[in-house]
Amino acid sequence: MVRRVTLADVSRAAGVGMATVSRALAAQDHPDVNPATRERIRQIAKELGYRPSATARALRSGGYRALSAVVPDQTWGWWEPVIRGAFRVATQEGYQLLVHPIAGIQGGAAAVIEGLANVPTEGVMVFGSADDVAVRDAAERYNLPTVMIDDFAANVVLPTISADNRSGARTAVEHLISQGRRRIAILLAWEGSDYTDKRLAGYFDALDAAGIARDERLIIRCDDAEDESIPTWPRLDQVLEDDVEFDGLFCIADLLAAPALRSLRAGGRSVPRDVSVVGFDDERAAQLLDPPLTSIRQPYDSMGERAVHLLLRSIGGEQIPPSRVELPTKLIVRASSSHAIGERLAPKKTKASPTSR
Amino acid sequence: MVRRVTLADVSRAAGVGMATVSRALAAQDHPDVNPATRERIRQIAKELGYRPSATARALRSGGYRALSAVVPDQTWGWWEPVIRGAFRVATQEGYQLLVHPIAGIQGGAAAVIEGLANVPTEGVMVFGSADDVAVRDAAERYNLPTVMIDDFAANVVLPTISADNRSGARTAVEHLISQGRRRIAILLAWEGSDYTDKRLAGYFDALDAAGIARDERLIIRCDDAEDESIPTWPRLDQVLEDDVEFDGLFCIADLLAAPALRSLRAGGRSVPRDVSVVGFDDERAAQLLDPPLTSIRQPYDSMGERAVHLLLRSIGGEQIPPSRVELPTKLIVRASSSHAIGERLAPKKTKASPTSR
DNA sequence: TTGTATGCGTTATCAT
DNA sequence: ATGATAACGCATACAA
Repeated sequence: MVRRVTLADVSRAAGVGMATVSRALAAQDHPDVNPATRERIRQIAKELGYRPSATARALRSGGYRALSAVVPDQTWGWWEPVIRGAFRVATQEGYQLLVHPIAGIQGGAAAVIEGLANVPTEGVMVFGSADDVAVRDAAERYNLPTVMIDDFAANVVLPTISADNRSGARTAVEHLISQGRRRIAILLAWEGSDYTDKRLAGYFDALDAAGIARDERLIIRCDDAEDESIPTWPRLDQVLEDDVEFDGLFCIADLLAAPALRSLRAGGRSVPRDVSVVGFDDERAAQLLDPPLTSIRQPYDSMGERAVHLLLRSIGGEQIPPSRVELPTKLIVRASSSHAIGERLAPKKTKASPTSR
Repeated sequence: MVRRVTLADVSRAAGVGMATVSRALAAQDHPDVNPATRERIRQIAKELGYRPSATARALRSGGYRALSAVVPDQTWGWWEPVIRGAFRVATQEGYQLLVHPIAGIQGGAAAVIEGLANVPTEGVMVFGSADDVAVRDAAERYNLPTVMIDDFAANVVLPTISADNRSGARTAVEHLISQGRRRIAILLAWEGSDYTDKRLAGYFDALDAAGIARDERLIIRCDDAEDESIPTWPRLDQVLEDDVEFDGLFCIADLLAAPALRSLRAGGRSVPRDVSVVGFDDERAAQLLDPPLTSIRQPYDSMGERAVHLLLRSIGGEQIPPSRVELPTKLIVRASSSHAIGERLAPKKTKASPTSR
């Protein structure tokens, strides 16, 4: 309620017309105003603590171009590079990009969208939501063009952008095979979500194509994948203890790989010598692990770009059918899967004596 | 440019007055409208693809309450929990919180603030910026209340929130001392930034208080701290090779700890048996490391909360002097520094080595 | 170069 | 229960 000082106030104080004030205060120097007056007016405006009303300005100049992104608060990090890509394109198209964290809002993404009714935004991209339908309903209430990014829902009711999880997983496993691995385990979590299904399917694709028999014992489930502080995966520990033989491990998410690496080390397996490990997502932590984790990088940038483009088309009046756009992933090879890199990284590992070389 | 359908359009199509339409479309069911008409109007509005103009709505109903956060794109992650805290308070106070990534914008934070002139926002918090002065100037141009969060600048020109880096560092080192460590090294980077200075000072504080002599050889500098893919820290490797004796390591950022742990392992040192390691920041990756990293958690939540409160006071017209508010940190003990935890984590390490070697 | 007046799309106040 | 109309704060077309 402190938005008191208006153009009119300044105009009165300066003893000039509103138009002059408006011109004097314009962002890029307006030609039709006496430099002296401009300075004087700016001075007065400043003294008065005048702040332009972005609202009025936007209203007057035909809406103010902004897009919204609703981001989750569970797994932080992965959506950040997507925002970056989206941001770039949006800026380029003359749009602002507003980011709205869900951050424990009752009702999740849908509720945030309801709140968007009072935010001047023309379209919204929703990250990693499961309640697709609720989101769509909320968006429809306000005729708000909406795009989903990486939602878990098995069947889409809105245009959805995601990585090509199936072929990405296939690439990961094929990489393991190319390293001479034949007994390849998979570490699973979040079953029922679309991406888990797809990544599991990709795993099978690769095995089948290589003529490697599937083995139920090598499908390992993480019990409490939400607990990021878990030291090791009990099921994996069990497999190691039972001496079920395997020489490759595909973790369907980088997040699962950290405890897995600890399990392997605790179980006396050296990575990558005894077991090659590949993750999925290539999140920031991947290269911080020891050894640095080979992973499948999601096309974060393009996901953001595509989302914005789709949104803009939708804003432009085009009807975008609900379908899943799957963008290609990329294999990032690091030491956890590659002997060559692995050796180079830890040359002194077996020596265990400080004074080598 | 598709904002064609307005209240007037709907009113015309429905053959009723604008006021009725407005009432029918109101968020919480307006009492003064016939339920039948309401339904009819809503139907028509939907068919027409009517979307209320948040701008006009905000203009009419006296500004729309929003705060902005300008976040960096370099180090992703750390600001996220701060946003969460800020978001909670903002929501509670009836404010929207808009997040604006810098994401490669020419001119950095200051430029983003310039762009904010067209965004209906009442105050802005800027994360981790170095160009304090530019930010202040930009903010002043628009009389935009501004708060900095964790800026690097050595002297503040705006109210600034940060963690108490000095006492946090002291706590970290005291923890090492409490573990029986006496020869404690520090791993440094970004010298000249305020937080590095403070953390180094805290390190000295702890040593001095414990009567441990400072040793130049134990002050280790990371050369290219920006390169997150670096396998190990060359300077640290050198120290290890030279057999400079130390049994504790304080990394002034978690980020530095990952390569450090690899250096130690490559150098044949066991963590925490031979060397106890503590980081700073407690970012997500900390507990993914092997061993999980003891760290100093910044009070992210409260930082966000304080920022919002400060901003609201400033918006309320109060004059907030430029000063640094330092919030207390918290020691999070994990396996990298504690024998007890370390043992518990890797019980089989020495026992079961079926295939390796 | 400056001033006056109009309208952007809503909601609120008054009539009806 | 509904309709007409006046603001909200600004930018501009037009007049001076």
